[in-house]
Amino acid sequence: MFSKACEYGIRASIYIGQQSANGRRVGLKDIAAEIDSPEAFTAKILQQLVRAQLVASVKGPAGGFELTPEQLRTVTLRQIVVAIDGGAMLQGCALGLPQCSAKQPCPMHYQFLPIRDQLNELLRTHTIGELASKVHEGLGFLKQFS
Amino acid sequence: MFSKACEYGIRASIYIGQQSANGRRVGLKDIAAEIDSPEAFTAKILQQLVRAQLVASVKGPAGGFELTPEQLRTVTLRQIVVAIDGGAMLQGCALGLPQCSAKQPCPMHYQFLPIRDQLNELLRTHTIGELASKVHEGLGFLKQFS
DNA sequence: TACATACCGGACAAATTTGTCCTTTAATTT
DNA sequence: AAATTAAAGGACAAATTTGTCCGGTATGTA
Repeated sequence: MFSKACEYGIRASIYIGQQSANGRRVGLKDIAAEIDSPEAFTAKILQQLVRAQLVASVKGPAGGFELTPEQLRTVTLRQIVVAIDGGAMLQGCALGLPQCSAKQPCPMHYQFLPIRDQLNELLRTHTIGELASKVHEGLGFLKQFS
Repeated sequence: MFSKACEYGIRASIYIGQQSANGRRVGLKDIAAEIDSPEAFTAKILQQLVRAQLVASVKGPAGGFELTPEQLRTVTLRQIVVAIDGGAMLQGCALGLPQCSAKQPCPMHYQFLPIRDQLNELLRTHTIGELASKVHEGLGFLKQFS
């Protein structure tokens, strides 16, 4: 569905959000450990998100990553996905036709449309803050433990 | 959504199906031209589908690829997708958790479930033969032309 | 000011996906 | 049987994704 980078990006954002809701800023090492992702690679992805202003960062001692209250409230899953994977998978043709549309639809065009629409809606209507509180309440997990 | 290989595989299968419904066996060159895909790469993908017995092939002069009446009737989009991309994208967790389930769900687990179910159902309930006739009737296209 | 901390950025490396080329194998035709 | 046709298969190459490493830069502290 999403790229590895995107999966890490989403999980990281949610974890940062969860900690930010508690006033805690988190470092890269902590994040990678908590979401079970490769540290250096996660750093690259966070850089992208910071540049896209979906996540905030502070350098130096006691620095790290955080979500501002505004970001917690407004940043959606969709923005994270688009920042990392681009919009192709949320718009493109399932069969890869470059100009697939009602004008010249691929044979699955009208069948895939509602599913893609739902996916877009799903990503658009869920904020990082909302998902973070779900994790905080123990209703969702960002890594598995046995 | 799907890999390039899978997109080519689906388009190729549908084109072969459309021609087979008319009793025509088609060669690789013809297929690649009609679905606008790289010839040699398409060959590899068709080999996979032939091995998985989702497409039939005949060597030698007047040989080529075809779908048997049985294949036209029974092979589903889902079988093509699984043969090429594997089942991961049709089952795995959207956030990449290896053991995501109701036991320890990712924060999006229950939101993604219905969408994934619909996607599975969509792929499961559409046969290549059905899609081929759609193309045959001009209701769907496998490549774009202006 | 010096030092320690932690993100930033670029270069590099490994793995996977995408794509090509060429030889072999099977089938048909002459 | 020989030649021709077309898929099968293996090796290789390019591109992309995934992942690592390290010096630079900003920030806080002593």
